Amino acid sequence: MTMDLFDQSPPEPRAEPICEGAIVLRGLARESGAELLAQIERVAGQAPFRQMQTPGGHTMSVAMTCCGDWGWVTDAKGYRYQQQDPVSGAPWSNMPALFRILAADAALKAGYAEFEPDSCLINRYLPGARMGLHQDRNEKDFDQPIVSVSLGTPVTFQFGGMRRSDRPGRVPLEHGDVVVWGGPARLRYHGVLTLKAADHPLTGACRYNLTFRRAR
DNA sequence: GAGTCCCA
DNA sequence: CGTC
Repeated sequence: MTMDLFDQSPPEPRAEPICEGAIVLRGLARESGAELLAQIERVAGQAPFRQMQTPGGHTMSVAMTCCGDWGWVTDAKGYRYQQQDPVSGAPWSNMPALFRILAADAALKAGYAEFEPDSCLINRYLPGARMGLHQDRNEKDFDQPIVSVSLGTPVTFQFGGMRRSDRPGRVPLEHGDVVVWGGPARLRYHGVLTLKAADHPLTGACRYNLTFRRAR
């Protein structure tokens, strides 16, 4: 076993279990970060980031857009997946090949073969934005995992239990980290703490999150 | 009908 | 800052 102090190859992504069924793949998306961000810009050209309304009548602090066959939306009528942008009426833009490949690779590394997402929700956080504890439960098949990619400034991810009242654990996430959860963890409550002011060379003060799901 | 990714 |  040789040790090369001048090795310039990227570090092998490390896998850190969060709990049974949930794992962080550290840095898996770091090398493709710039290209992922370019694709986010393209998607947002078709369907601009918007702060949607919750069924309770509040404006979300996170701005969202979608790509893929099914986009997640929320308004006074509730949460749902739909095939058209509710503002323009146009279909969501195609999911970039890089997105599908990254999501499938992350799922495979987490033990889920043949993950073929049909939905990518893109969340944009500016300083002060947050995401309260919630479950992802609008999807048809809970046997399919969730793949969540972090880009830009760091944040603290919360990963809780099956009830909202279960105190969540905390997982710091950085640019390029990918979280995958499924199986016994598929319906666990999760969220992120309020984004702090910070600067990232590729995104400035911004944090983006790509959430890949099999909606139907 | 339950849940509601929100706020104080 | 944290938890409720």
